[in-house]
Amino acid sequence: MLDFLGNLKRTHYAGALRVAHEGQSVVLMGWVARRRDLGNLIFIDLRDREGIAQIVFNKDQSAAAHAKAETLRSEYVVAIEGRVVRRQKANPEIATGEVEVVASALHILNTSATPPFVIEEEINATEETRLRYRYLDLRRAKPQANLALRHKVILEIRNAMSELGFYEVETPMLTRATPEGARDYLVPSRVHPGQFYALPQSPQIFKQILMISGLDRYFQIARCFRDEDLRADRQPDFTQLDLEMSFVRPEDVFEVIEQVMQRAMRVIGVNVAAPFRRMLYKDAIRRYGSDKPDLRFGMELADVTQFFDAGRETLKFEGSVFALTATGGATLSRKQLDELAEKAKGFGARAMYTIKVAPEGIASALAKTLGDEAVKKIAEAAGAKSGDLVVAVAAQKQIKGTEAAALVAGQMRLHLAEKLNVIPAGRPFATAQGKSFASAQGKWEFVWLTGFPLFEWSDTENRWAPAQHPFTGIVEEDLEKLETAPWEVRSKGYDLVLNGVELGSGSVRIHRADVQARIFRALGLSDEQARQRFGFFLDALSFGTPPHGGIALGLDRVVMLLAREKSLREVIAFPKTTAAQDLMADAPNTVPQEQLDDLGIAIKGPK
RNA sequence: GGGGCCGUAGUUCAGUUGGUUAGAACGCGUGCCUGUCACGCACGAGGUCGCGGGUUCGAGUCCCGUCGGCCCCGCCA
Repeated sequence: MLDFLGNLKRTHYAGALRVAHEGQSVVLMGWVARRRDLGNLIFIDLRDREGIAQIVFNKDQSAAAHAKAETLRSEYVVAIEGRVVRRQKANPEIATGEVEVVASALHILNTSATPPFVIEEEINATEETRLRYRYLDLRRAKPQANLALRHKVILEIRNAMSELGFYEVETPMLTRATPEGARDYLVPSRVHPGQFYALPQSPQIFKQILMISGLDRYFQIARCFRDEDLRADRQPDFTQLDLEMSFVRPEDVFEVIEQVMQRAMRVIGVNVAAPFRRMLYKDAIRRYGSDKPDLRFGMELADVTQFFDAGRETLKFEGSVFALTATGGATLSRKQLDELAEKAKGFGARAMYTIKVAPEGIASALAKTLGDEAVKKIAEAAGAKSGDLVVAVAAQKQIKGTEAAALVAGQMRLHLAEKLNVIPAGRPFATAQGKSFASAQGKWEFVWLTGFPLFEWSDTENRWAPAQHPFTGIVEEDLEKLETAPWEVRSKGYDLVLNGVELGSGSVRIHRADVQARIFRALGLSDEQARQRFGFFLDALSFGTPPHGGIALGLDRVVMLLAREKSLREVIAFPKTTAAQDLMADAPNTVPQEQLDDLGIAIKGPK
């Protein structure tokens, strides 16, 4: 029934056929995407990685092939021998639409079960079904284009790093648990019962040790593992561009990343200017209410706390108030405003006030308590023009040392911007099939954030915790404040943000063992505790560690943004669900008792 | 850990105030069809209404629990 491949050799990709191939004899191999059976004439849409080509079986011209074609079903795997001819009527919808292949022979290489969903671009299966049959979902052009884009971007980055003098070095996947940061994935040791390796949250310590080793410039396309709850932009295993360099200032790291990102962006035909914008953390909070500001649009925040002084008795609150202008928002209905207020409460606001700025004047319920003059000044401070709506949110004084009202206003800014559709959409990128999946012109706003505090207060642990990791360098002048005013200590850390998405963070590190010891003390770690957890690293630091620094970029996120996707899952071949499961492989799963016995592990019970 | 939305045919969904025989489209099967391209036409098969319990004369529909998917907060760079 089925045919063997034998000596048949593919000559072309189906999706690559063009008018230039007219008259050529070709051998194509791929999947049956669609069959249109008109009786004595049968059309097949043959799909391979590069696209789709129409195959014709004509009973008059090739009776044997035609008879065989009658048995074809969706997703059968076939080889076609035939000749490329120009179509009587072209199909402008597909890249190969000007030609078709008149089949002289058909080889059925494999059959297929009826697929659970039709494999076509306008997919209407739920994500759950798509993930369960991921191999079928990946046959579609869009996922293939995303994986191709991912390959090209990472290849470009790898080449760029090499050309910039970086060596790619692999670090262990089986390593030891780190006490700070996210929860570790643990791997039991059979040789050492009761002991565990941990999968790396990042190669942080190893890359610093490589600097101590004199590698000077290291990079790695590194898999990292964090056992925390998932989001659309967070997977438990993910990929970073991890790099570290010796004898550098933050600016030197910026320069490398700017070059690398410029090249990555060129993969989708976008040129971005360097150097990227710089912004202080406190300015990002004050102006955008976020530590990852989306600079593709304005709507900056204004601190209008002072104008509320007169109304504190009546309004009954002590915190600060931040306002922003929703351009053209004056037309929002009563109901929409109520929904906005509800949203603000959800973000943690004590209260939300609005001011409508219309040609006939300024209208706000606030006028009663604060007076017309104050309301006018708030509107001015927020930069509102006629037709706009000013939204002001009040919140408790501070969260972790930053203005809570600013953070709430920052969330409202993003929410409103999306609602009012003021965020420029993305540029197109071409797929293998020559289709583009996004249309509108877009903006690409990179920004470096600097000036982070070294510590932030941890409510859960009731102590100062490192805002980044505990090896983050410290601004020299602030050394003396370590013991006296830790909240004022500034770090040498930095974040790279693109369009409101945090791509990664890094720092110039601590390279002196004595400073590192003081940091651990400030974090409430005794010398013994520090020795126990980081002993080998502290030892290494004492052997002539060069000043060094680096960064790690989330490559999944980079590709997600370039592909104009809203979820990391769309740019990862085999992603996990929000419950951290692989629906296709059905992982995690139980293991046979013997395997547990080997490891000396007893299961306490299904919690 | 918390909040929201969802779960009915292979798939995507509809399903009235709780009412007897659970529908549609696509897909699938059979037949016809020589220029289709989401081919068309005719006929047909296909259901543990996620699972468990409860209320009721009667549950897809109401209640409780549970499992699974997505989004958000917490958590996490």
